[in-house]
Amino acid sequence: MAGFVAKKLCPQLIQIPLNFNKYTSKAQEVREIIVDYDPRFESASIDEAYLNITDYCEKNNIEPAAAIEQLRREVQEKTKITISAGIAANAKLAKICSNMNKPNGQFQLPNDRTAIMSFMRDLPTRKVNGVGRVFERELDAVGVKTCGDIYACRQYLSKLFGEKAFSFLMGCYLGLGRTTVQPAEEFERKSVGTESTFGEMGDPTALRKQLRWTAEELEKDMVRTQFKGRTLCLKVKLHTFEVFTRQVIPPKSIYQADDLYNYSLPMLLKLEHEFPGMKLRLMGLRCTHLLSMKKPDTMAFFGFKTKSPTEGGDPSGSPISLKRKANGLEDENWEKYDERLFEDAERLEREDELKELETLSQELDKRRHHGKEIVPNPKKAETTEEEWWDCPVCLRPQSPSEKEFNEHMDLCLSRQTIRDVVQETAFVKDVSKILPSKKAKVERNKNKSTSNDPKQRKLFFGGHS
DNA sequence: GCGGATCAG
DNA sequence: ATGGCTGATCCGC
Repeated sequence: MAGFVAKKLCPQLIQIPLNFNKYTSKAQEVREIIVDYDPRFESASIDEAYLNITDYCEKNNIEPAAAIEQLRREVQEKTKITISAGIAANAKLAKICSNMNKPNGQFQLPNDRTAIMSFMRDLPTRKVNGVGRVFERELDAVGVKTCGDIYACRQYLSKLFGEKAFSFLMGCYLGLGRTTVQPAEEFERKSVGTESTFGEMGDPTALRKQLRWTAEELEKDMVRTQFKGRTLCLKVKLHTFEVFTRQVIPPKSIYQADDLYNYSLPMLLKLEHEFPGMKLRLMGLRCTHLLSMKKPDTMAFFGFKTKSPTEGGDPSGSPISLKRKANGLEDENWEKYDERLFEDAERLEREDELKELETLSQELDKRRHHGKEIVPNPKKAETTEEEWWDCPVCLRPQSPSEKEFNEHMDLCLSRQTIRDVVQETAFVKDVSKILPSKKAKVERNKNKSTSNDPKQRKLFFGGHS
């Protein structure tokens, strides 16, 4: 939760400054323990890890739950911090299970098809890694609240959300997920970037200086990570909170601040031309299509092949990267669902399908455009005045239900809501300058909205026209 | 490949 | 008067 929101909700809240050195060293202590349970454990972040304890349990003749109880006790005794764990047949399920008995608890989902299916049936989609605020809402709009609901409308999911999402959702319904675990070092980095937020900045000279500074920051990270980039990407956030990115392919791969600056400056100038009088609140630079500067020896140590004889240590030839797609929406081989399970879906009447799809698409569309409509709290007429809670963001009274209140704040902080507010206020002053290019965008998207593709409609800017 | 958007931590 | 920063992926074009 954003600090300013928390403070408004709890004025007595005590906020403690971050101390990443502390967290990092504590994480290291924990890792030194869990490595005994799986030498190839996967750090998912500073405070999360995936372990394959199959071997450990076999070697020590111990049940998974007992092993994890022991692990957690060991961590608590040695590091004085408590951890929670999930035990399940694959990474997706284990992650969900780890949230079941927080804090300082564990939960095991039996490795049993029926148990897994019934577990997923009542599981809200949002609990699954990969389903965020937006996707949850979109699924809700077509009547999918739990993973069990997915099967009933399987026939539309692909058309509404695309093939990848369909495959992902089927995995959710069936409780499938990856069963591979590997050290984070073996993952192939795909970009290096830096960005920072600042007070509104419109002066071209100041913007150049900011760009120069950003370039220098990025150079540090490029040196630290030992990469050059073949593509350079500039990101800006306007004072309206709209985000834009522009990229170029320099004639050579680059990493030095001078090059980063010189090749990104034209993009900045072009943006200034595109949005006359633009004011930024964020600027960022990122390099993609990386080229490793590491010694081939180092790369070989991690099992990376060298792809091109001229460019030693190109990580794109990694055998690991070929095996693991690493997008969280992918499962492989036998972990995939069986196509035959869905044969009967294909027998349905075509026209009925299309009609139904159109209805769902419209429903989805409505909600995509009108984030605003849900802002005023709809229900709970029986609650009295003083029982209402004030939203710290919009200051409007809300239903005193934790769930509804949180949902409201979620929405209140959504991009659409911010856009609408900015549209009505901050924009008025210099609207004449920025509006033309914006208008053009709306026009373009208007044409698109006649298309049947729901993903295109999503691009439509703002629900106010 | 580009640019917008979503998601996770 | 606003959710910061880093990195990854997906989608439509």
